[in-house]
Amino acid sequence: MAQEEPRYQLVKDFILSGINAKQWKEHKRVPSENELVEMCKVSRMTARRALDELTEEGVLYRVQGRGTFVAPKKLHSPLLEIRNIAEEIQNRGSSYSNELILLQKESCPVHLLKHFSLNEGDEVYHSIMVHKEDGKPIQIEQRYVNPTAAPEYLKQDYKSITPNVYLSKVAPLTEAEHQIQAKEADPFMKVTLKLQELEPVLCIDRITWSDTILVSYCQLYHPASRFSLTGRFKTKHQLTEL
Amino acid sequence: MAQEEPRYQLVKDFILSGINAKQWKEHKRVPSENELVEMCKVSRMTARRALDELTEEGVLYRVQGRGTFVAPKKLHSPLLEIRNIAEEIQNRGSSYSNELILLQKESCPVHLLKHFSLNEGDEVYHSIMVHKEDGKPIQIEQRYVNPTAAPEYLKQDYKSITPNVYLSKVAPLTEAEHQIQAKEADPFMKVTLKLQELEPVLCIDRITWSDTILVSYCQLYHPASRFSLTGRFKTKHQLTEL
DNA sequence: CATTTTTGGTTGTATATACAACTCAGTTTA
DNA sequence: TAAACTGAGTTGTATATACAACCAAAAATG
Repeated sequence: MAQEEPRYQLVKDFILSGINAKQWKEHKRVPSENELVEMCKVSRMTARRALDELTEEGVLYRVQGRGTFVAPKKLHSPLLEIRNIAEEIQNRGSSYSNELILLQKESCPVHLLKHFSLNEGDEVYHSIMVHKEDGKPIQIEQRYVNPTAAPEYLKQDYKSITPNVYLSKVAPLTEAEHQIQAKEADPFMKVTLKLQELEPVLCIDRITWSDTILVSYCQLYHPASRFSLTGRFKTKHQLTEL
Repeated sequence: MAQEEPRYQLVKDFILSGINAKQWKEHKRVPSENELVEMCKVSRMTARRALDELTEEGVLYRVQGRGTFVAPKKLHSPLLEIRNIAEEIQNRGSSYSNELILLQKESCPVHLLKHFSLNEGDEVYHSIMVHKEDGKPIQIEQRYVNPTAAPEYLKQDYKSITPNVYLSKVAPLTEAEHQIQAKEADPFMKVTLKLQELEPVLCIDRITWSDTILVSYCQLYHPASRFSLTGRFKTKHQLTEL
């Protein structure tokens, strides 16, 4: 028969299945090394190896003397973190507000049919809003949302919750794709973002998935004079394919 | 006295110092677990833990039955890899060329003095070049280089080697910082990149270090209509600070 | 001389045991 | 009642031992 998995892998699978079954939620203590010895009939070092690897992978965190706990999930991109814009603005001591310009169901634009795996005539949800800091517009967000992933999208009060936050709840992000471009501002952007003459916009196109379901396609427009993306990286040794 | 380091860490330090001293170059076999047992007076499991961790960190790679080898270095940034533009263009079947517009020593611009830790009147190397694909301009590269890090920068033949490749050799990158912005094109950019009327540019500001030495500050300008940055990310469990 | 077998060395997995350092709840003492 | 102590449980480090699986060079065989 097929080659057996190592026993430490079976312990990892046991822990992961418990987490996936919501048996242990974020920050909950998972069974100790000694408990795993009993439960999985392995040695402590084998149990420990499993917990060590899950820790290395970011699934768990360990505190000497206290236990091993489930780590919270976080989408990790140093440069393009998908953040809660309202929280971000509040965190820098400013006040956040937004202006909802459009929120409706409509036929899926042709250029997005393939993305959403839809046929012509099928519908998606479409929203346009402007995010403001201290009353000043800083970002236009245009978004198409897959009705399958978020059926109640149109019914939310976006004065009290941003689309990102809502979507994170109903269709938690597992994957994202970004494209960054510079673009000429069109008249709508010029007026809405109060751009200067000839000022371009920095555009971020973002597609997000929840498991295998494409959740949303959004475009974020920022005034070029007042917005930039920054990131910092360090060398990392890396194993090449042999 | 100060708390002792764990013995597996001493083994790691031993391996790392050998690599840094060029005793073991890329793909060279480092001492086996049993050799480390003798050399470091530790148990095989302690030696193994050290090698396992260095492998996890990308410093080494291991092949069952063969040995443990030094992994090649690679700067890792999913979205903003610092690549060899000439090679990249060649790899997509096009021909690469460049036009050197400026290459000289000059007083460090005031806004960069702090970056380079220089005083007013000190000098840096300054170069401006246009990178072309099949004869068509696709990128303007303006760069200021720290003479300490690359004393021979001005003496290279940039027809046969790009500044990036040269700098990688003499001052290997260990850290980079990026800033991405959209900008209005100035007349020089319009002409050099053959931009359309009102077409903006995507600007990437990049500062790079080699160990603690700031090596170069460069700005890359791309035509907005013909250039974008893309990236794709997946969810990763991650340990939060406690 | 080519092929097969053997040997020595490597990493991978697993168990047992021991002690150190840490945490926290319960008990004892002042 | 607060502080100190204790005990039980946790993770962290370390060693020893054993066998499995793999690799490559040397030796044996046809």
